[in-house]
Amino acid sequence: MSSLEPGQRSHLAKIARLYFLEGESQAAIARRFGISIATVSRAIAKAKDEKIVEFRINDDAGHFGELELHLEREWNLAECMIVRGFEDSQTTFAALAVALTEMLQRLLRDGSVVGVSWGETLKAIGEHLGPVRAPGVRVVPIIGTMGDIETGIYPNSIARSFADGLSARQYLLNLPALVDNRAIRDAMVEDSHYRTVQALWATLSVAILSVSGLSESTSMYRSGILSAAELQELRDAGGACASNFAILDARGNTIENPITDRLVGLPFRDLERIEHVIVVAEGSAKAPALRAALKSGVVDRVIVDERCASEVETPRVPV
Amino acid sequence: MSSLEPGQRSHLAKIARLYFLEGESQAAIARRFGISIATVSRAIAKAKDEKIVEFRINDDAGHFGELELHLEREWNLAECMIVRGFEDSQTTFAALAVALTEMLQRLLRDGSVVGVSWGETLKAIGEHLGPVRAPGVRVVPIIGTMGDIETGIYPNSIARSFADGLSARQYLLNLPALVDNRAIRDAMVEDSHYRTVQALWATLSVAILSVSGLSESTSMYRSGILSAAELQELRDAGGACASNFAILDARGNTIENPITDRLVGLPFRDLERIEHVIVVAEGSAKAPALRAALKSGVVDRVIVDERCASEVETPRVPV
DNA sequence: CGTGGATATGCAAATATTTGCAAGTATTGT
DNA sequence: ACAATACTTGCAAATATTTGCATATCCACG
Repeated sequence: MSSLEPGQRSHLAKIARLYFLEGESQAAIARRFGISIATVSRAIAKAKDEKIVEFRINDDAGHFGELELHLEREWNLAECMIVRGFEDSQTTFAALAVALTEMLQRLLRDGSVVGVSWGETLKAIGEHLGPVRAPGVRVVPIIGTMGDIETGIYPNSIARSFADGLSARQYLLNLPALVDNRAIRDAMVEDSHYRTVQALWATLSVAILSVSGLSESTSMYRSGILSAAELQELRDAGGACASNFAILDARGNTIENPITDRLVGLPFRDLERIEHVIVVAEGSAKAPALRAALKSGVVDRVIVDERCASEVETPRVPV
Repeated sequence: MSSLEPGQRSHLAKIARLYFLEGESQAAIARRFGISIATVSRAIAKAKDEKIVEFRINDDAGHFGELELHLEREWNLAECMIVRGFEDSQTTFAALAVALTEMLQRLLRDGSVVGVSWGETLKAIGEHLGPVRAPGVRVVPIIGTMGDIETGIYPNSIARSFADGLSARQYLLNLPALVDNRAIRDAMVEDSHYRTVQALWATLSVAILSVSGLSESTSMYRSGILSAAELQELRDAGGACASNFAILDARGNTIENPITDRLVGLPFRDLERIEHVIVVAEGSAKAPALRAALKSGVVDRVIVDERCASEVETPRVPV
């Protein structure tokens, strides 16, 4: 730790002033003082070190720059976007969709393949996705179908709304997400229908996921895919989060569970190979599930509302 | 003037935060957001423009960075150094000498030729000049001698103290500064003594000057070189400043005067060809003279105490 | 709808900055 | 005083940043 002689300090300040405030190049400063460019560079580095020059970011109040950065660092994310939360969840979803649109605009390339999961969050967001200009994008579900009738949260429907928003080509996955037993699943994944989608999954550059807790407010329960008893079983087994039908414990590890063997969808761990794994979540209720998903380490990018974000950062202690 | 959409602002803030506060490279930021490096560079430029990022210099209180910069810009100087003023002029001279030493340390190269003028200020400073490591430096007076006995302000003596301080070789100028009439001067400048020094003057890379007003407190009067009547004559002709025996008016133009034709020294306008022209001045009394010298446009670098500096910047209105 | 100007973007060339290295210079302990 | 060690510096190579240019997009107006 080198301390500074008195004169040194004002000399560094002068160089920093010329560089940062006056916009002079380091070469010009070097000429002016008759020292080398390298010395100027090192002087500026030292001025930063010694806090002789400080930077101030004038973010709008009402933006969440600090918190975003905090979460990015804490969870090793490439990017965290926090949007303002509204009373009405639907409005918040629209705001999240705007953020996701902007993010996809940046991330998508010609020919990118986007995998879309399932759930009420993604359904709502798909409906509000804005147009993105990127040619040749393909959208594919990463979870099988469920239900016999096309409801709003039918995975192919959600993928369609994403494809529409992105002006992309949609690929269908016409196999059920959950079959009766492992044997059936094992047989099914041999079929060319699965093989085709699987090949597409192998080329995914973006995956878009949501998370859910395992209370009875989860879509998986409300749409009748899991029974109350099955949910209880999952919670008993330590389940804290469901994402694309994978069940994670609070540490972010996938846990074995009654549905694992009967599932047709992109395996959770396969997300690791995907360049951009985006999770979207709305509301503080999602925070514990989101935290579990973050702990898994496979999530790159997060788009959440402020309530979810602050709850993730500073969890209320359960009473 | 491009205004910013709401989202734009926080986006720029985020990039600026990553770049300035987190120290991420622009390339890393570009990868993170899926945009090009050029776009990041432009975003940072815009963030500066829009004052989304601001720089703060934590100069010591008691230093004069702002004022230095102000004077540098106002007078188009390469460098202005302001030192703390002390009650005792001699102490202030010592402080000025320290600053000059540091400046010369940076400016001098192997073989540099330094021209030194004359006066009480330079005499005092020469005595306090610190050691400078630069080999092969040569020091030469830029004004002829005066007086018959070696006093402290004898030009060759001043040059000698500079040479000592700089561990430099000293060259003498053994011709009188002021002769009786033009004819004598014209004859003298044909002599090889003058020619030798003149050749050296042509290679000067640094000139060190002081300034003086034309009141009866000037060394030129006190050491008997000019009479009170001659001083009055110079004042009447609009003279505001003497520097190396050149007389300048308040606009910085050299003015014809009774001594011009009888002078043996480096002509004031020849300073224009010298890379570094340094003026040293102490005390608010020197301010008007310094301002005239600055107006001449030949001065590159100024070393003054705070009193002189503030008086130059904000002259008291004469009552 | 189509057109023209203003704006934004990426590529790649031009600049600018940083850094490894070697040589020189203070500092320290003997 | 002397050697060993820690700093500092400038050079030049390696990186990083900026910018000219061509292209693509957006928007206002006919």
